[in-house]
Amino acid sequence: MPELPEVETAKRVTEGQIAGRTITAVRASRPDVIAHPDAEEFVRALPGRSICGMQRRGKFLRILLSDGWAITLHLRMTGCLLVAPREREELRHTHIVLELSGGMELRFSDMRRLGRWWLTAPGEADMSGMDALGPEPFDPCVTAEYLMERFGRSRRAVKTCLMDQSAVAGIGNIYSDELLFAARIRPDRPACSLAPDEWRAIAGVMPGEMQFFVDKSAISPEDYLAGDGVDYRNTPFLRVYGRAGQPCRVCGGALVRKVIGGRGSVHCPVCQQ
DNA sequence: CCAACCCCCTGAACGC
DNA sequence: TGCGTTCAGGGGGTTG
Repeated sequence: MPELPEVETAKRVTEGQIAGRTITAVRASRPDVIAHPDAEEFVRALPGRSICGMQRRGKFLRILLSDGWAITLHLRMTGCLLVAPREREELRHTHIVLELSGGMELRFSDMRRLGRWWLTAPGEADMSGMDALGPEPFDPCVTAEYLMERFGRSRRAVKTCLMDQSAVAGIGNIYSDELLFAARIRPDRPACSLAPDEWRAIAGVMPGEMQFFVDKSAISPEDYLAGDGVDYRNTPFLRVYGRAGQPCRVCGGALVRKVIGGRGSVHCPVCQQ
């Protein structure tokens, strides 16, 4: 379940290995993974184009190509990018492969096939939704005032608000729990019940927490490949997510699991008010 | 405007 | 052993 930190790591690892290379051929064995255009045209349009660089916005990735073309993709739950030598065996559930100059391949595997790719021609409007995202968590415009303006009158759970990609981009089920633990606020609190200093706590911890997890998930391209593109994830560093029933790292009390907005959520009933 | 549901999809965990 | 059920959840969608 990659969120901003994991997607950023995938971007950094991948970009260094594909920038400057040319796409020589494309294999797409699962046409439904390609959201736009149809798979036939996708496969036909790419060979011969070179890769200029990569961008991340929220949980989306964009591969910038020569002549103004671009690939936008979303890993969703189980999607994974891997740059591998041609002779290395493919992971199971590999659906798209870009063969690159220099003997490497950019491979996309996705067990649950929820991930999607979009190809846009020069001047063509974005269809992925990436351009409609709210600011990054590191953006100085994400202040307590911004969050209050956006959610201060909402009865939705504050956790649900933090996962709203149109408000702040890149926070999902894991890091919304982590942020609210750091801010000492219960994730099921209605957003309209938060006091200004509580919004300040959330806005205050957001950039530092997200940067902490970006730094913790950093990995070398060699280790990333050796771990099949999944082993770098932040599991050992998480303070609440996935730790229901285990002791809170601050107070030692048992962490509690609760479904909030349909998402499994974990918090400390003592530390978080 | 929003909560609650559906859908996509596979595999791990679990009950019988 | 093996089969069926439930759960995991990002994001888009529909319904009430």
